[in-house]
Amino acid sequence: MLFLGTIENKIDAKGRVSVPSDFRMATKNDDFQGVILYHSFTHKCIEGCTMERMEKLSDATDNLDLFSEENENLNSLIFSDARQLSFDVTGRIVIPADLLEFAGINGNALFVGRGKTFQIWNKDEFEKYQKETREKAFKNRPSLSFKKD
Amino acid sequence: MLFLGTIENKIDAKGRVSVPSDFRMATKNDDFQGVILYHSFTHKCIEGCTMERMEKLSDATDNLDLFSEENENLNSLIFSDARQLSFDVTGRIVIPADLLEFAGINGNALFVGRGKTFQIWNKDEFEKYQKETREKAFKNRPSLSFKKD
DNA sequence: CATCATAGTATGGTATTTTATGGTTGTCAA
DNA sequence: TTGACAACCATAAAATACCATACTATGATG
Repeated sequence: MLFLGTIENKIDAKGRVSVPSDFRMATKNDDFQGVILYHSFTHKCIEGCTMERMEKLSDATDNLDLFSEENENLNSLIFSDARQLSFDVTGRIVIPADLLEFAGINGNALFVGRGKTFQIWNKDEFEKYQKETREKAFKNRPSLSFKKD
Repeated sequence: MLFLGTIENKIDAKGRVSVPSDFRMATKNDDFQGVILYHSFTHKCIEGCTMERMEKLSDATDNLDLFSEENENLNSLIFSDARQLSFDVTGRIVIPADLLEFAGINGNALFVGRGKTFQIWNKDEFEKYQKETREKAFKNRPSLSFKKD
């Protein structure tokens, strides 16, 4: 199953936030009932995925030379930064404060589905980003706009 | 299985609408008993497909590369905008209000088959669109008829 | 041929469950 | 002892399951 859609949920005083029901469903066949969160490397947001995917990623890095620069980067940047957060009985997680700060999130968290992964944004930041992306997508794909001739 | 034909069904006060029986049959071999809806990027209508197709799309664009900007494209826009809606026992779905508004749909929904995907239109909008398309096709007719193969 | 029976479909209304959210208590460790 | 954190309890609103009815097409039967 995939992470689809965009849902905004409140973060309470203790940092608790409900993971959207559909997102939880996307992990229901996994061993680990929770999600993995880490800094995005390309945007001002938090990225997330399933434990299953993390394991796949780990398998992929196994193929690299142990001392290669790439492996060093992956290990230090991804695995050391990733946190596993399990759902409580009502489906909530507590997002670590440094991640919230990095993404500029305070009261509300915007969960954005991206298929195999998802992101958590400050709403204003996301809308800014999305606007840019839309423009880029249309520029790069003129074939989508009206095909005359 | 393909989405074929054009069927008009009523939307009730809660946004519920019967997905045409033939369309439901087109998903009967899938794991997920429902459809994925998202707003069209080219027309004033809702677009839909199966979860299976979404997963294929996800597999095609998923390269496990966390540093790539390449995923900032139309596909990611689709994933963040897509809603998974499962059929109830009588074969209905609830179309989210914002999608209905985007497509200008109020009381009735026109399901239009497009093979691997389908669209949901306001009937008037669709007829307008269809008229324009016919005129365009007629204008371009000479170039069409000279194209061999 | 007219009528009846049947099965699948569309549609409307109500009841139940799930979800998101807030608060309280208990526990362990610094 | 205090502060962090997990487990537990509560509730309103939203989503969904459930039930009932009407309609359609089709086929069987007298």
